[in-house]
Order: sequence, then C-alpha cells, then structure tokens
Amino acid sequence: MTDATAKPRPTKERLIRAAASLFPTRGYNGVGLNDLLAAAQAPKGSLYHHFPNGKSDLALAAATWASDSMLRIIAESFADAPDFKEGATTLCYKLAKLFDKANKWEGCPISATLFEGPENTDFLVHTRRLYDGWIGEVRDHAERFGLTDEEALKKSEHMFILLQGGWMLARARRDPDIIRNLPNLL
Amino acid sequence: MTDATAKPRPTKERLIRAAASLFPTRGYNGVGLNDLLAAAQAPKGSLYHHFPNGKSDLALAAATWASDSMLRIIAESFADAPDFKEGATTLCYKLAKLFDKANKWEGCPISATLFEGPENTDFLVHTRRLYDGWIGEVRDHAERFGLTDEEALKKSEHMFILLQGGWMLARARRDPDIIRNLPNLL
DNA sequence: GGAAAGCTGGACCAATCGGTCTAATTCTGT
DNA sequence: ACAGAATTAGACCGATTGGTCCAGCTTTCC
Repeated sequence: MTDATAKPRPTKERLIRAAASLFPTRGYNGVGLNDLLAAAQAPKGSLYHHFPNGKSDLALAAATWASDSMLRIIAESFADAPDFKEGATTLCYKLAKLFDKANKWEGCPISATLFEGPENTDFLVHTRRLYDGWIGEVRDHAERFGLTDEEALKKSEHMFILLQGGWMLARARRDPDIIRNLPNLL
Repeated sequence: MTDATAKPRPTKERLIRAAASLFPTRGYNGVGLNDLLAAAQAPKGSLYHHFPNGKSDLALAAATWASDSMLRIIAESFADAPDFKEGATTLCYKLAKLFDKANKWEGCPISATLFEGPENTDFLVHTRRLYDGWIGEVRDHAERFGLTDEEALKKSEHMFILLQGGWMLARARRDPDIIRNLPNLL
C-alpha cells in the first residue's frame, strides 16, 4: 500500500494534524474520537498513550500546532515588507489563499477548537495565550517599523480584531476577498 | 411554586429562549437535548411537536430569535443618534453592558449556534441571511445619515467585522471594554 | 356535551460518545 | 541475542446522544 521508502509520519503528529484539520471545521464537540482516529489512521490506544487526557489534550495540542503555523505565516508576511501596511496586506492575501485553496471554509483554529470545549479553565487560558501570541508577533513587527509601544499594541490588536471578524464574514459568505480587503480598514 | 396569576410562557417560547441561551455558550454540538429540555422545563414530546425536525429546527429558530433581539438593539442605538459614529458607540456600549451583566461570555448567537451545526446547507444559508440582516440594519441607518449607498454598505460591513472580531477577543480576555473601544477603530 | 385538535409526558430505542484496559507487537540500547 | 521500554491494536464499558412513538391530558370549537 504505502511506499516502503517513505517513512510515515509519526503517530503523534498524525493525530495532531488530523485534529487541527477537523476541529476548526466542525468544532470541538462536533468531532468524535472515531473521526479523529480514522483521519489519523491510528488506534485508540495510541491516542491515550500520547495524550493521557484524551480528546482535550489533543485539542490543546492541535490548537498550539495550528497557532504555530499562523505565527510562521505572520513572520513570513512581515519579513520582507517595506512597511507595516504592506506586511499586513501580504498576510491577508496569504490567508485568503488558504481559503481559496483548501476550499474548506474552516473557522479560526483556536476559536473553533477551544471556545466550545469543556468549561475547563485550561481551555480559556490557552486560548488567551495563543491569541496573545498572534498579537504579540504582529506587535513586534509594528515596533520594528518604528511605532511606539502603545501604537504597536493598538495596531496589532486592531489587526487581530479585523482578522477574526473578517474571517467569520468570509466564511459565511464563502468569499475570501473579504479577507483580502481587510487592510483597507486598518 | 409559580404565581397562579402569572401565566407561564408558552412552551415553544421557553424552548427557543433556552436554546438561545445555551447554544451561544457551548455551541450547537455542545448542548444536548437533555440540557435544552431541562432548561426549558419541557418534555421531549413538546420539542418534537413544535419543532418536527428536532434540534436543528430549534437551533434555527433560536438563532433567528436572537438575531431579532440584536436588530432591535441596533435600531434603538441609532434611533436618537445625531450621527453615525455616535450611534455605533451607543450600540457598542449596549452590547458591552450585556457582557457585563450576564457575565456569561457567550459567543455571537448566530456564529456559535449555526457554524458548527450539521453540514446542512440550510444552516449556511440561514447564517448568511441573519448576518446580512444585521449589516442591512446598520446600513439603513448609515444611509439615513447621508452616506451614499456604497459608503453605507462599506461602513456597515466594517462595523460588522469589528463587532465580530471584538466580540471574540472580548470573550477570550473577559474584557467588555474591548467592545466599548471598537468605535475608535471605525 | 362531545368530538376533534393541540399539546404534554416519558418510556424506549439504536447509535455513538469519550474513556479504560490488557495482550501483542515493535523499537531501542547493550 | 536479549531485555525492557515504547507503542499499537482493539475489545469492551457505562453514559449520553438525538430521535420515535403513543397514551393521555387539555383546550377549543360547534
């Protein structure tokens, strides 16, 4: 079946990727363990070996993994930008492209995964930390472009809000252009 | 138990109110029929009498009901406003107050209820319609204040995006002031 | 008063949920 | 080659899920 030379991804990573793919589209409670395990091609034993707390552990890990991807995209977008606004524009175009490509119309990987999970405090804290990670990454670039600390913070929070809100409207309308137009609102 | 003179709310309405209260906090899949029925103090038979398609029907009705409440809040906010920005500010303050008061930190009643429901097309269509209802209501007021059609549309979509994104950040941070500050980003 | 319609109460159902547990298997270092 | 650890495989579990169904209670209307 699988090519003998291609070594398959380790199980733990397969689980995380499957979770990061499923949770944002159907939400934490909308995805069952069976879906997860089928998508990851892993048996139940492996799940509870790698994630002793089961589903919730996996969800936290998946959200972190997805968040790291986003941090990378943010960094790439601002890396070669001449100024903040161009960086933001690049970022929005990259994200819109993801929508186009996957045609999956998933929600924000953090919000969709963590907001509707258990009332657990861990989930709330984790959500906040990951959000702040995004905002912090954008803020760093804003400061790099000469904005004062306060300006940079405001700017990055503004960017975050637009992204989250635009994401939602784009999802409902199935229209990635909404995200592409976001920088005009900055 | 209940005052004999006070006639209880009809069952159908109790179900809708319970759904509109539970779904936004825990999401469509996070709320079971048992929770719903317990909160509404109604037996299962009543649910399927009033909503033949069960949970999904109820969710659609609850989202519509919540959306109507929001439309009313929007109208009230802009009714006596001298200009668009003041109307928007009043709206944000009203919404922030809801957060303060209920201390429930629920999500947007439409997004939380409908986005993670069944893959059903009805849900998507309904989401879009309700969203457009909000945007349309704001747009009407913008036009009333003399903006051109195009300006008004842009403004109202902008407002919507800020509201959705700000709502999310406010929820994660448990900080209603984020919503109060939204008009400054317009 | 009586029949029909509207509504309620809840027993009951198959399917699925998240989770546990243990035996077998595979990997690792020596 | 071998021991011990890491990992897999999946049978199994009780609880809960959304949904069906019907007997009975009210209400309404003639």
